[in-house]
Amino acid sequence: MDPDDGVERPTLASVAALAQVSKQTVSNVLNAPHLVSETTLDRVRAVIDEVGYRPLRAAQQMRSHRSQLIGIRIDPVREGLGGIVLDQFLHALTRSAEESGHRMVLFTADDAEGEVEAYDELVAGFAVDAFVLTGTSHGDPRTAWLRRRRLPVASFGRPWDDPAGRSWVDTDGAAGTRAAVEHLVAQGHTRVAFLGWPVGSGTGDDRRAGWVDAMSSAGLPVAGLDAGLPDDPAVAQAAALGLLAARGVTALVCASDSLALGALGAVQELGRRPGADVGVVGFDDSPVAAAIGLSSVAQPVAAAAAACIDLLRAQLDPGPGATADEPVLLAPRLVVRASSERGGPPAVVPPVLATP
Amino acid sequence: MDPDDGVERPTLASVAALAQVSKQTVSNVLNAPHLVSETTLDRVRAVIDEVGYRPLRAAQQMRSHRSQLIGIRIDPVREGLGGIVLDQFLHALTRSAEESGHRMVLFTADDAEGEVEAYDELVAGFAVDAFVLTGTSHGDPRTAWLRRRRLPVASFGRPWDDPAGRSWVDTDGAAGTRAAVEHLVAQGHTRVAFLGWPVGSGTGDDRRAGWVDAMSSAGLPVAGLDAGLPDDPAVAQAAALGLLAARGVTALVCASDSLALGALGAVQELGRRPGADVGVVGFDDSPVAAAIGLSSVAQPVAAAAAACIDLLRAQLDPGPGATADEPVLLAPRLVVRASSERGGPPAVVPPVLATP
DNA sequence: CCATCACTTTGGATCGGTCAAATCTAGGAG
DNA sequence: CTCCTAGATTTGACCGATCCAAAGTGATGG
Repeated sequence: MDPDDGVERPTLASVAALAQVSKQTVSNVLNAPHLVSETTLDRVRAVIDEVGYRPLRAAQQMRSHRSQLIGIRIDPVREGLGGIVLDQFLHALTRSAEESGHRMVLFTADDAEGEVEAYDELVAGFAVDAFVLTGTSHGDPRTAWLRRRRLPVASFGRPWDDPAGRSWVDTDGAAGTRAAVEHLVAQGHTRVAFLGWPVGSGTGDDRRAGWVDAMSSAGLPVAGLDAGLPDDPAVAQAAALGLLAARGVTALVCASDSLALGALGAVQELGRRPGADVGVVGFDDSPVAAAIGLSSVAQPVAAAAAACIDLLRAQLDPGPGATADEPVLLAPRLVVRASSERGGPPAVVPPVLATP
Repeated sequence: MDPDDGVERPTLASVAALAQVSKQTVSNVLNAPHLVSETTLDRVRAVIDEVGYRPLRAAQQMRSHRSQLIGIRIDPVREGLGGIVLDQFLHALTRSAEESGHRMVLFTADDAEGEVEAYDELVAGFAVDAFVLTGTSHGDPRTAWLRRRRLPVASFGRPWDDPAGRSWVDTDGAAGTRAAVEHLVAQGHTRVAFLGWPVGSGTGDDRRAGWVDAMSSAGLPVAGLDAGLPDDPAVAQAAALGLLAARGVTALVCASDSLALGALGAVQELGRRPGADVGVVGFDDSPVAAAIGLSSVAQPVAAAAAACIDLLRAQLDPGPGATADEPVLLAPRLVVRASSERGGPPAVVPPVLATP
C-alpha cells in the first residue's frame, strides 16, 4: 500500500552490501572522500542516493560525543517591543547553524539556578555541544559555570561588567544613535534630544554615548536635552512633552521604539506634525515601527547570529582556518521612515493611547 | 586544578560497579523501578546521586530510536505585529515539552520544497520524533508528506481546507471577537464596526463570524459596518475614518492589532477620545497593545502549546491514559485597556504616524 | 626478482545504553 | 521433600556508526 512503509531504514551496512564494499569504505566516502578511489566513490555514492541513506545521528554522536546541537535559553520575559530582536536573532541563528550542520535546541529556566540546572542536564548527556547566551548578564553564576567547564559559549550582548570578556558579539549602539543624530542634523535639526533609560544599563549608556558624541561633533549642545526613563511610552510622552515645549527641541532620538512611541505621542499632542515638524527616531526596528512609519535603528541580527556561530565553531574545533575567539562589534543600520523625513510624504497620523 | 576536569564521565557500567550490581539493574532503577527491590533501589540511587550520573542521550536513542526532540520550523516572515504570538507559543511549547522530557529543535526552510527536504533530513537520522506545525497551510505537500510517513504531528492552527483534519489546536477566534463585541455593547456602544481581512482567510473569516454572531445576538445591525483590508494600519485608518464619520460608528473590533492601530489613528484624526468616545479592540495582544493601552484579544498560547504537546505524546506512545487524537479549540481572553474603557482613566494619546 | 612505498580497502573493537531471555533466589502448594 | 511460581538480578547480544590497525594492491627502484 504505502511505498514508504515497511521498508527497512538503510544503514551503513546495507549500503556497503549493495555497493559491494565494506562499511568502513562507505563511511570514508562520506567523511574522508580523499581516501577513496574515484570509481568506488561513484559507485557508493550512487547507492547512497538510490536508497536515500542518511547516517543515524545518534550513532555518530555515540562515538564522537558531539550532538551537533547548540542550546539557547528562551526567555519568558520579553522586554517590551524590543523582544522581537531576540526573535529575529533566533531565526538567524537557526539559519547560520544549519549552514555548518548544527541545529538550535531550546530550553527554558525560571531563574539563574534553574538555568545552571538546565545546562547541567543538557551537557551531562552530551545533548548539546555549545551554548548561545543572550542578554548581557555576564557576572552571574551561569556564565562562570559554563566557563569553568570550558564549554563553547558565545554571547549576544557585551559583558559590560567585564570588558576583558571574550567571545561575544554585540551591536554598536553608539554608532546607531550617532547615525540617527547625523540624519536628523542633515534634515536641519539643531535641538536634538535623547530619550533613554536610567544610567547604569550598559546598553542604554552606549546608545546615549552615541548621541552625545554625534551632537558634540556637530558642534551642538546636549545639556538638558536628555532624559532617563523606564521603557514606557506613557512616561516617555510626558518627558518628551517637556522637552518639546520648554526646551525648543525639534527632534528626538530614542533608546527604544517604546520610548519613540511616547515621543510621537507628545508631538501629536502639541499639534505638530511628526516628520515634517519634529523628527523622531526609535531603536530596534520592531514591527510596530514599520507599521506606523517610525524611523528606527535596526540591529544587524543576521550578522550577529552568523558571528556567534563562527565563534562557536572556532571553539568547537580550534583549527588554523577558524576565526579567532575575538569579540565582534557590529554596526546597526538606520531605517528612515516618515517620522524623520521632512521632505517625505505627508505623515498620516493614526493615534495611539497610552495608559500606565 | 579544575575540579571538573579530567574526571571521567560516569556511565551505567561505572555506576553499576560502584553499587555492586549489573548494568541492567541500574538501567531498571531508572526506567522500570518497580522491577527492583527497595534496598537495591536505594543503594543504586545513592550512587547515581553521588557521582551525578546522567544517561547519555545518544546511547539511549541508538536502541530506542527516539531522540526526545520535537522539530518546529521557524519562519523568517513574521506577519506584522502578530508574529509575536508565534514567539510566545514557541516559549510555551518549549516549557510544555520539557515537562514530558522533550526538547524543541528549530529548523528553517525557504519554501515548501525546502521544508520537505528539511523534514527528510531530520526524520531520516531520527533527529526528531515529531513535528509541530504552525500556520494553517494544511493542504500543501508538507503536511501530506508527514502524514504519509505516519509521523507524529500537531498543528497550531486549523486546517481550514480540511475540516476533518485531526490533531490540531487552535484559538476560537469567533469567541474572541464575540467577547470584544459584548464588552463594547456593555459599555453602551450600539454601532460596532469590524475591521478585518478580505474574505478567504480562515482565521479572518472566523474572527468576523464572532462579530456578526455577537451583534445579531444583541439585536444590532451589521450591514455596512465591516471592511476587508490588508493588514496595514494606514489602510485601516482610512477605512475606519469612513466608518466613524459616515456611519455613526462608535466602536471598532479589529482582526489584528495592526488594524486596531489604524482605527485608533482615525479616532485621533477626528478629534475624538479613544476609550471615552470611541472603543477600539485589537487582536493578538501584541506588545504594542500593552505599550499604548490598546485593548486586545489574547490568544491562549500556553494552553495551545500544552495541547500540542499532549497530542504529540498521544501519538508517540498510544497508551490508554493518553489523550485521544482530537482537535482542540481554545477560548481566547479579552484584555481590557484604556482604548475601550469609557469610565477608565483618561486616555493619554501618543501619536503614531503611518506611511505606506 | 624482491623490497619499499603510496594508495585502497578491510576487519574488528568500541561507544553506552536497552532488549530479551536466562538464572537465581525464596515462598508456598501439593 | 519436591515442584512450581513470582520476584529480583544477571547475562549476552545488539543498535549503527567511527576509530584503529592491519592487509591487500600495484607501481617503482635497487
